[in-house]
Amino acid sequence: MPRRASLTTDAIATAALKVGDREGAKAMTMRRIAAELGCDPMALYRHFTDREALLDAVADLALADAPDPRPDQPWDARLVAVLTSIRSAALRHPGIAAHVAGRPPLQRHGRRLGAAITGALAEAGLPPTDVIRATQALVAYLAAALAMGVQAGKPDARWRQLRDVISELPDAPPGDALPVTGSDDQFEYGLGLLISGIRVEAERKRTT
Amino acid sequence: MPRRASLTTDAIATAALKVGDREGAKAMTMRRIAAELGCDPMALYRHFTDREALLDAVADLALADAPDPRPDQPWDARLVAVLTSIRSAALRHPGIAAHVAGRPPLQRHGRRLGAAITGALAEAGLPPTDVIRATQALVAYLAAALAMGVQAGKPDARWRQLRDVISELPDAPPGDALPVTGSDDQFEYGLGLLISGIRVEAERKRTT
DNA sequence: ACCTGAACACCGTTCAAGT
DNA sequence: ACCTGAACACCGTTCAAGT
Repeated sequence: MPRRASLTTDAIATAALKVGDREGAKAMTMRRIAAELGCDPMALYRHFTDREALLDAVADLALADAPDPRPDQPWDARLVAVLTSIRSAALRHPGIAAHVAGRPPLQRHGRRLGAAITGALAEAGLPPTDVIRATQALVAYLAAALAMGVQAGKPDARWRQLRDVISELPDAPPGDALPVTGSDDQFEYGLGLLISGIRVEAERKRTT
Repeated sequence: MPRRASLTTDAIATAALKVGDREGAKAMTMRRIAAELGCDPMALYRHFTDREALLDAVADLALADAPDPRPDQPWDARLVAVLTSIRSAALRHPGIAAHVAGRPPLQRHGRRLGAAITGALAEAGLPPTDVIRATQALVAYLAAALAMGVQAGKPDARWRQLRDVISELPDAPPGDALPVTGSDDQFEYGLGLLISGIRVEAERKRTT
């Protein structure tokens, strides 16, 4: 019962996502994905030039259900909305969230969401060059914040240790008030700093 | 001529760094590092519990020559100085720069530099909890900015493609004005946004 | 008690052999 | 012309066997 006809690019990416959800990003090997599909590992190379290309497709698939922000909001609310929606979509696949956010948004949904970001920044009043700079800063922050928060499906123990290290520094707050690395709260704070900085920058450009 | 005596933790990390510089982060395998040292792969497990622990040590070794910022500067200049010095130290090892920045700063030099960051933020006037939030945001941004800029020793071609994608968006500037992903310029812009946001936040806390 | 290296259970990808 | 799977050149780590 070879079902060669059903071996589409999408079917492969879906199977890989399923493996990743179940066993973490490192388990998304060519052999394991092929086993999930019941096909020969080599068959995958007919649809993807190599493993990296396949993993790019998986990342984009996970972004598919990140909605665009509602357009009837001010630019800063739209920015928060789109970055939060990307983060939420990634966190719906905790085993591979860091993987999803760490790849350049070159495919279909990555581009769609990237366009939402640049659109909001343009409306904020940044000149085109700064729109791109700010986009990359936002994407960079999002990627690392996700990587810090989850790893192989569970909060990264090593980043959690960082909390303990910090709590021993001179200026540390009482231990129970320490923010958790990678938490929603933590993510929003950093995003707030960036948006605040963008606001200042846009204002500066507008007045010169 | 077995030189067991010379097989110290430092000697192993140094050898691994050499392999990484020469052949990229993925080449830092237990077997390759052992070959560099002329010892059995299993001997490494006497000094590190597993490969991850060894890679943590390599990252920290690379941070060893990132100097602390001069203390006679205002907090924002100190922040720029310390983050730039970390980035420069990482870029001195282009083959593994992303690896270096992507690990939690739990070891000796990571802690030292982390303390410089929290110190500057405390002086800025942030309350202790926000000091930690802002530290994590800065570290996250730095890590991703480095990962976007270099990969396996050379500028990451995939992130570079992102530039082309952006240049086709509605609000894009003329192609030759596009900032390069991962460039110094690009890094400084995002860092500027964060510091600007921190300044606003500190001001807000001071007046309430 | 310590150290070694053979062996296990995997990888991504090439390529010759089949249809 | 297309597809398959054996084979290559690797991995990290375990563990039995040696000293």
